[in-house]
Amino acid sequence: MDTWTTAELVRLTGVTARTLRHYDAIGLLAPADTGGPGGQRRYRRPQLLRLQQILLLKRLGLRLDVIADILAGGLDELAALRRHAADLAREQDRIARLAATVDATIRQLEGARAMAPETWFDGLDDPHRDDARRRWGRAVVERAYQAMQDMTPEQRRAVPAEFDRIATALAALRAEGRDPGDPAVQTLVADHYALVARHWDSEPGAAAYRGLGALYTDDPRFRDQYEQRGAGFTAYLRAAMDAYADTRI
Amino acid sequence: MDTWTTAELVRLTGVTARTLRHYDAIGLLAPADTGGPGGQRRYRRPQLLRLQQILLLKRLGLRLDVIADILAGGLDELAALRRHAADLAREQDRIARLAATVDATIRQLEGARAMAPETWFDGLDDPHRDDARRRWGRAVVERAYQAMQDMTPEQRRAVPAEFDRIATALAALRAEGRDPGDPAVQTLVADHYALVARHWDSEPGAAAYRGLGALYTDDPRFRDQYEQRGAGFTAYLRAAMDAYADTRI
DNA sequence: GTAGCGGGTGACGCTGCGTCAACCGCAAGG
DNA sequence: CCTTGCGGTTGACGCAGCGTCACCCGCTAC
Repeated sequence: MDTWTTAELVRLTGVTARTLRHYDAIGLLAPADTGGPGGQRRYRRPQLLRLQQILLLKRLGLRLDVIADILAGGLDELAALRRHAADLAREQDRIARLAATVDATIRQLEGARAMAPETWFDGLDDPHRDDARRRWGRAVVERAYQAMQDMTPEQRRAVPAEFDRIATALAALRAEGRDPGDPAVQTLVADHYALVARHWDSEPGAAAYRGLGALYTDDPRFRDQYEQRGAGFTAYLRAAMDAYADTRI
Repeated sequence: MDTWTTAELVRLTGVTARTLRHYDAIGLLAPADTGGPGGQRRYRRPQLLRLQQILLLKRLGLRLDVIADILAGGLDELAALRRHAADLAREQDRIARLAATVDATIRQLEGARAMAPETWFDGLDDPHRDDARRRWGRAVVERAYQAMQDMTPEQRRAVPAEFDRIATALAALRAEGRDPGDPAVQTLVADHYALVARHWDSEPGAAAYRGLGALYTDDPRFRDQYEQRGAGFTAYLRAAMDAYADTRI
């Protein structure tokens, strides 16, 4: 006789008894009858065939409700599979981008770990100040450098940490392909602006903030630091700062 | 004052109020206090910073409990990210394999659909016959094509079904790792030979049958059809036909 | 009589919130 | 003074696909 109990189907197909009961509960696969001793489920050939189809489609990653629709004839199998393939492609893409971002973050953390706080401002010495002063004007440069020189050792440890946080977050957004003008980016730039403002002797205006962006790209001490977060990161940062200066200051 | 209410944090960070309440509920991010009017949550700078860290890690796809562990200092961020990257790689792999299986299934279904009798021989037009003729000799090609052109509509429906049965069985044997010269394989090839012979104007000789195998591999109309049964199936089929031609004809 | 097998039916748990539902505090307008 | 509306509060259910108890039943073998 081709009738099987739950346990026999388990042995035949490898699914668990719980799964079979679940399929019954959601109406995906009802047994032929439940007339066995103690209300046991009994499956027959049509149910076995249906189960095999279900397992086939499930192996492809289709959802149970979709499978039910297909088996009910309400959905074209080929069309459903094509849609599923498209979903998978999107998911693949999403994960690839995620993985790239994670990898970038890992590289940054490795870089940041090599980046001891006290080395952060070592480069800010006189020759560059002269050089910088010629390029963007005395006032901006003096204020920026002076503020940094005036920091206490505590600040020299705390401020880079905050810089680091902002830069790391920015690099992540950049890796995602966000525009420098993107709201999420601009929020971080706002943090940066606030951080800078706290250490300048007065609130920097738009021009001064833009000047700082220029300083970052032109001074190798800054630039080399930022470029560790990815080639072109400095330019990206500058663009974001310019956008902030344009729209928010 | 740098205290923010729920709505302000929503505007600042883009998360929903529900999410903030959820984070509070699971102990991931508690507000500084809930002393506002009506027990409103109030967040301060440390909470904002923590939230930004949370969002950063969440964008990387880390789970909330892992993020909590990292922020609590119980887990090294870099190590967690490395493990996460490995997870992502595995997931990527899994989805890639799934997508490949889905694509293969789609091709099979399309094949079955394209195997609708009337489309089976649509490609056999003159340009290809000329091309084929040059490659394997006039007589073989003319006979093969002529036989196909001469079929009645009934045959155009019945013959592909038999072709399909043979090809399916062959693919199964190939999947089992059987050699093209294996007796079981050769039995099926004999069926194929008989089927072909029934529709040629005379019994094809060994050379003609080998020529048909070459036709299968060289003509994309056939090849694409057969490759739907697995990459390399056409070559397998040809090898089996060659073996048959060598030993049985 | 009892132990054991092979089943049965609830019901909770997992993840990360979305989405009601029902209620509260406060300010402005009629 | 009452209403309206905003912005919040705390539950509680729902989502996918079962795994995993907990507890019960019927039949068979010893």
